[in-house]
Amino acid sequence: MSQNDEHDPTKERLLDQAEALFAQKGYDAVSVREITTAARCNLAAVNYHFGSKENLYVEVFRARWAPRAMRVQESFRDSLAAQDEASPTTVARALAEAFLIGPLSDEERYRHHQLIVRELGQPTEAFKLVADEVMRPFFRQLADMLRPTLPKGLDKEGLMLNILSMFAIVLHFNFARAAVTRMTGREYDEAFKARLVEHITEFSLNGLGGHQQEVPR
Amino acid sequence: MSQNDEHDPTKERLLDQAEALFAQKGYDAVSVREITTAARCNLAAVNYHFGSKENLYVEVFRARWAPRAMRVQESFRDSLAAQDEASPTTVARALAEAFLIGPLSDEERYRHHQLIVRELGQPTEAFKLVADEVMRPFFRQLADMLRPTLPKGLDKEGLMLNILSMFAIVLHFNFARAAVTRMTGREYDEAFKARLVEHITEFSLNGLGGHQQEVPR
DNA sequence: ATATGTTTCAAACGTTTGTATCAAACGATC
DNA sequence: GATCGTTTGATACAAACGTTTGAAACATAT
Repeated sequence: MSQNDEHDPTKERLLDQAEALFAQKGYDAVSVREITTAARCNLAAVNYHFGSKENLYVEVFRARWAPRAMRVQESFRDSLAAQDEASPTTVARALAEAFLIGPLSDEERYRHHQLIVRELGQPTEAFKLVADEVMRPFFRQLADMLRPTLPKGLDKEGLMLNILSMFAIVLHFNFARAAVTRMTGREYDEAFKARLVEHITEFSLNGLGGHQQEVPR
Repeated sequence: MSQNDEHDPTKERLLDQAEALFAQKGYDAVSVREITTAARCNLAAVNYHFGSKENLYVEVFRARWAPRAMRVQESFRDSLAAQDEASPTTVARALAEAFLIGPLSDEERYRHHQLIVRELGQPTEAFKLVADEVMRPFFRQLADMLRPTLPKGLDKEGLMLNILSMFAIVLHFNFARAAVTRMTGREYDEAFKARLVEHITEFSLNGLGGHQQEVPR
């Protein structure tokens, strides 16, 4: 058996090309023929390896998206561990850096956020996996980090709303590149991404209570 | 001729049903047959009235989405005019209210944001209309309102980033309802929407420089 | 009533869709 | 080298797709 053989080139190529196409066009705009042509394999390969087009889509999230999300989270924790302590400022900056610069190539970042935003707006079978095994654990970590630094008045729900809002911004600046470029006139080069990290860090502070440290008087 | 007859029921029903379905499922997941069945008319009606499915999609934005966006903007200006002056706080609150409570029904709000977020991530022919005739003029208005209250250090680009970030949050809380409900455990009833308005108002202040007024010491 | 322009309708067009089939090729084990 | 399970390949299939067609139905004006 080649069950343990992790080097099934056809299966891997299918996952790669399927992810790229699903991210770029959305599930329904991509045909099985398009995927198999891009992966340089036979049309029947999708149904042989994954049973159906829909299974392939879910498997893209399990085998590609979720592991990559984990890499981003590790990058976040690493850059945060380099700081003295987890203040709202350092958390916000580490988050922005992980998701805007981080360990991903530009192409990977693009795929990653196209896929997740599509899922957020129109949850499918894959969303259970995303929510339960990626989002919720990470949000819990973030909440635990931030709780000790909370201003007195911020309850659990308020903290979650702040975390969601930070993600909203991070997702938006990765997802809506075309619109952002159109409105700002700036391409997503290194300079602009660095600018965005600064912006997101600053913008997030009030909600997270960080302004009390930033604006002493 | 009935060119001037604005009560073409078939054409209007097609626009209504097409918008609902495009918002719910996305362009490619909706078939012309599905639209015409929902609009209780013949299959050929789409091609007769709009020439093609793609034209119908663009026309949904021109005849439905853009006018609705104008209503939301008016609602924003009205609730802002009721204030003494346009401080970052009042602008942020008026924006959140217009887009989360505002003049739209829940169903309209859902359609509206599903459609625009799909366009933001994957711009089509309709995006030109959205960007040039809706977004840019409104952003310009916002910028003009906020400029007099700017903290000294904030340049034009920084202001645009702050406006984009506010919109990112507003869009997200309308677009990703399923995920937000899953993470917070709260349904989108009136109480929660009021809570979100408070949250968005607070969260946006730092970027807009409002914390200097909110936190005097 | 007749003629005219507009809208609706059922039916069919040629493609493309996701999936199924089955023989050929492959790779490991005996 | 024959035999096995596994993978690939060309081909076929019914269903669904967007669009076209031409006749019927309609409204309006002469």
